[in-house]
Amino acid sequence: MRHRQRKSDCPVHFALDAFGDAWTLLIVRDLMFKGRATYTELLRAEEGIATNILADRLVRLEEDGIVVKERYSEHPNTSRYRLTPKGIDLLPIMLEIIQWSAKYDPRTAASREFVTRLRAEKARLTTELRSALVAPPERERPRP
Amino acid sequence: MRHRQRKSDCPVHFALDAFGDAWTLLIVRDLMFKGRATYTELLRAEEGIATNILADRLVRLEEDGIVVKERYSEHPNTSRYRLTPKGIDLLPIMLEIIQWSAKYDPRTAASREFVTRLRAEKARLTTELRSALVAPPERERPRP
DNA sequence: CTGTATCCTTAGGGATACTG
DNA sequence: CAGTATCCCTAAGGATACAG
Repeated sequence: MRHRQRKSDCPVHFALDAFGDAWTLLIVRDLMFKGRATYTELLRAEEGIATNILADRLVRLEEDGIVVKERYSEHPNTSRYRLTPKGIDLLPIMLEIIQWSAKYDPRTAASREFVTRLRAEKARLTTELRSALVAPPERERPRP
Repeated sequence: MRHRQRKSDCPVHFALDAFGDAWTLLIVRDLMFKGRATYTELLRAEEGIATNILADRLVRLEEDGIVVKERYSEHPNTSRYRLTPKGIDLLPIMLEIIQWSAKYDPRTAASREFVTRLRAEKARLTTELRSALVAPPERERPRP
């Protein structure tokens, strides 16, 4: 499943080529905010992604350099996916998206407190989340 | 062509429901940055949008309250589309997207100067563009 | 657990013709 | 000019079964 060829050099178009579909940003969201890292964890997205779609998007994300796939040395059958710096740089976009939705979606689940913090100290929060993402707390062995 | 039903209350999902496809943000881009307002002007997007897709997305954008359709009183056959406040609030998202692409796309057409200005004075630029959008310069009659 | 493989259905989208 | 209406094809995506 190869990338369609670029139709313009517009930066908006470039971005949409990377994540302008219904699922990619939801995967990024789960990696970024929900601490999900393995295939099975990502499968649990509340929106119900299909196995083939998840596999396909993970390949694309890796090809695009937004995600890297790492193997646990101790658990040869378990991989984990992690955002690269390029992926982490999607954070400001995500934050703006969340703010926009919080403003216009009456049903949004973004907590008032989170959005208020966002608005007030976006820069600091970005740095904070960024470092948390770069060096995530080492996790115990995956639960069976 | 009705909206698929919401699968979650996640703000990211809400946003993707509004513009998580290949074309919607390109239309917003043309309304926002390129001064395009009529159907025919929007058809000239460099990426080559089809007439049926453009018509469909404009309906959706209007349903979602992101765009309003106005008729020229003098030119009964010509409409113009304009961003609503909700649509204008997409500006910060667009700016972050442009910055991200400018950083990672070697072919991007975003000018260095524009991106540098963005980075340095995003807040001021946002206000400036915003007011330019709310009260756009009144234009001459559309060219034949 | 981490995916592949298949099957099948629908939605997205290109091309083109046509209408008020 | 501003769209509709078709036609037709491909990609996207759901469901489920299977494999290393």
